[in-house]
Amino acid sequence: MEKIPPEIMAQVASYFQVLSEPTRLHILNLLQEGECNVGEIAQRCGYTAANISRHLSLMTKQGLLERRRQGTTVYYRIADPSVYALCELVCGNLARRLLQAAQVSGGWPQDASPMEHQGEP
Amino acid sequence: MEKIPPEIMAQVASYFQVLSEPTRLHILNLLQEGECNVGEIAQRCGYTAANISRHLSLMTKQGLLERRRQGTTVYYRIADPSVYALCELVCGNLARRLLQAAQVSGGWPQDASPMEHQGEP
DNA sequence: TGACTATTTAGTCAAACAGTCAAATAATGG
DNA sequence: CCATTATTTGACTGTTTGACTAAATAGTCA
Repeated sequence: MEKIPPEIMAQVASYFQVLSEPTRLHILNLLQEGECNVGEIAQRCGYTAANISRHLSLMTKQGLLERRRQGTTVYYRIADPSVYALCELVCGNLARRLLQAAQVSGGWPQDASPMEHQGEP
Repeated sequence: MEKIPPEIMAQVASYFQVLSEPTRLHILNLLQEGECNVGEIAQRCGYTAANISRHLSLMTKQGLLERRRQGTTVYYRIADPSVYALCELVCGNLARRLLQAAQVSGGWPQDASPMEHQGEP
């Protein structure tokens, strides 16, 4: 249907990879309320500032965040709000999947792995 | 705004992680044309069948694909077409970003790292 | 059953990554 | 300039991950 060049594929993969970390998603969630500095994000996430700074740097490099310096502190904010649309889409997929699994199987809301009973009698 | 439980965050991260690999994106792209068996996917991707089988297994476990066995060969197909919406959203983000960078800076279409000259007077 | 094919799994290796602490850098105020 | 505070970066560590080969499993057919 469409031959997609490998560099584009790699770019898209990189973008998704930025979103594939709970800590980074946590940061994005915090920043939904508005811009925030490194120290506070670190404190609220429960990690060291060094660690959070790395995550922020990565997300900025990927175009998700923007930096603003004021005095000695650095504030980060969302650069492209459409990431939230992505997250909601994924949440929707997951919810649909869980619902479906619950209907079919019985109803453990947690720890889904409905892959075993497929075609083995 | 919204306190999101960490397990949900981890689930979403896992979902994104599945999409964070060029090889897996390649597979998804192939499967857009219709279902396909392991060997052919492997051949078309240029990897070993063992490797591709692992990727397919992971994607199936995450709910992106479905399996169908016919004789000794196993066919995989898309379980949830909304992944393509996700990919297109990301492509849109990337394109917008590249355009913007090209306008501001000069116009290398490759190897973007427009992070140096931002706002420090 | 045994040969044959297709897929999956086990075991291994090297590269990438998240996390830490400590040192380096940047901005401000005495 | 020196001290202070906030952020970034360097060096290191344990874990994860994508790839491979080789062995195991599953299904078909003579």
